[in-house]
Amino acid sequence: VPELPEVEVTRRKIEHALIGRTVTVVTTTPNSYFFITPPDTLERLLPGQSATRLERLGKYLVASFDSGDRLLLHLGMTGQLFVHGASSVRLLSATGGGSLTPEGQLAAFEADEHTHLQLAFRDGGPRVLFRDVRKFGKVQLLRPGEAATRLEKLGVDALAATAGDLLRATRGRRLVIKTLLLDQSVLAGVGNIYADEALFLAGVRPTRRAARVTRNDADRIVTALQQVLRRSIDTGGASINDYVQPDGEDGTYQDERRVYGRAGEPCPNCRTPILRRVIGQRSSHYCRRCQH
DNA sequence: AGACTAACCTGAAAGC
DNA sequence: TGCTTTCAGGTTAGTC
Repeated sequence: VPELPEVEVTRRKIEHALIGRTVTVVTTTPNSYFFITPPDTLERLLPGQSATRLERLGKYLVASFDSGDRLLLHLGMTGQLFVHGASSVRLLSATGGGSLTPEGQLAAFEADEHTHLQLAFRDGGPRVLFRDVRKFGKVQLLRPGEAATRLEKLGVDALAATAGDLLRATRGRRLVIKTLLLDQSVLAGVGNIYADEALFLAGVRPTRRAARVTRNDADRIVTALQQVLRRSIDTGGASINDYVQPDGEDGTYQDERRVYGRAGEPCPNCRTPILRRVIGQRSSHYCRRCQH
């Protein structure tokens, strides 16, 4: 599932399929929770436009078009962007993972009932597909000059954040540090996996009150956070449930997890069993001996 | 303002 | 085998 690293890997792999290509046909599924901008509006306004850049802001992707329109994409929990036919490595299975065909032959991605947005281009080349089983993802088209409330609420991007940014947000807050890390208006892009991993590396327990985080803690948390985010980008992201890269490859960061999803397993430092408990309605994983 | 809850949706895995 | 329950990495509207 997509947090900052997965969104960044997606951005890098989808960029070439979007920029400089003129949209001709937009195909959608019926209106739903998924569409901030109704599908018929997308079908009406996008054709003829060509993207000039694709940037990532926190967990959002923003495609800018030559018209001045901007297309916001959020992958939610199960969103996947694919370049149709880019891979030929794997066949997209019903669960969203990749797999070889029974014959071991190579097959391209095809749109299915969960593919809510498809862009076809004038050059007749690969289409861009946005698939999302749970429909927690979002698509929004912003006209030129139109304010993007969602983007304006984002805090500093987690990769660019400083210890001071984090420390400032902790002052006078009653909530616990784990919950604060997940607040997109503080550090944009951090999700459950990387929050747990960063807190483990920093030696800070997720249940620590934010107001009790010291300058030194904040330094270690931000350093650890950026270390795990960068490492995950380098390894193609974490393919734990649904996430696959736009070309169908799995990321491998899940193999490097220290604590996330490892309840009961020995701590990599001290062998004490990793604990799991729910914090702010999210599962959290930590070592009670190494994290204080 | 800040903090907490429920809700949005579907499918896989675990439990019985 | 088959039915039921639990769980999932995100965000936001509503409530106190």
